[in-house]
Amino acid sequence: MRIGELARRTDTAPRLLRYYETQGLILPVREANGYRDYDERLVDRVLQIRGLLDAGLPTRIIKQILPCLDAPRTIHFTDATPEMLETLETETERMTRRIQCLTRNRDAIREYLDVVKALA
Amino acid sequence: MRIGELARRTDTAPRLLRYYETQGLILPVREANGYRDYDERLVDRVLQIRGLLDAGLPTRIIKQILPCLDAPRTIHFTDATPEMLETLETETERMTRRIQCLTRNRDAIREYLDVVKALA
DNA sequence: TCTATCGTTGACATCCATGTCAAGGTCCAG
DNA sequence: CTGGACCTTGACATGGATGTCAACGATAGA
Repeated sequence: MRIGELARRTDTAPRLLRYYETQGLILPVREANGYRDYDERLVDRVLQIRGLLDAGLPTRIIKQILPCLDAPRTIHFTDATPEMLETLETETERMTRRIQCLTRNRDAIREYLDVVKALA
Repeated sequence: MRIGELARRTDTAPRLLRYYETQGLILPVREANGYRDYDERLVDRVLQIRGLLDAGLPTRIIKQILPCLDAPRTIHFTDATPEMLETLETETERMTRRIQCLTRNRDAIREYLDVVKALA
């Protein structure tokens, strides 16, 4: 599909799809006329990227995370350098902390809202 | 305590503590000489702020979240306008989505790492 | 008292994700 | 073949969190 369709389906500005490409997050193939041609599976990938960006991860990290996601069974050993694995370990820990922080605060807000509602 | 100590204890640059203040996230009192004087409880608050920032929330939202956190029982009705409650509802939903996204991806990375380790 | 350390404000710079716009090429419907 | 919708690249702008620096005042220890 072309960039416009992907943009609609992922609710993401074409500008950003091109940006993600420069950051090495997605790599569309080109049509004969130079237009980008996106694989169907990139829809999910883009949504994943957006989710991670929204959760506070920088593209630099997302780029390292993605390869080990689209490989459910097909592990890419190519990139599995020790430093890389180290980075992933560190990153999962950060993500766990983020999850805890978000959960704690969300629950507190929920409780607050429930109390306020109960008094309404 | 003064800004330096708080900075050390929260691992946060003094510059940022002043920035958070301009954003209305913390409100230290002043000593006679103009130095900021931070309450002990601000240590936790700053850590909370940092966690939320790291999780992708903007200071604008954090500012609205904080009041209903330090009020376990003491609900602040002052700010509890309908729009405000609406914002909080929306925000908890976003946080839930963020949590799901982070959890899903973290688990996928974990699985990947486990497989790689098992083959090592 | 001198000096090092810490505090203050304010300005300017930087990084990153994003918006916007210009100048031009492609493609299709009328 | 023309007009409009879509694509290309590239440049420039913006907003938010953060770094850095300058000029100055406060504090405390030798």
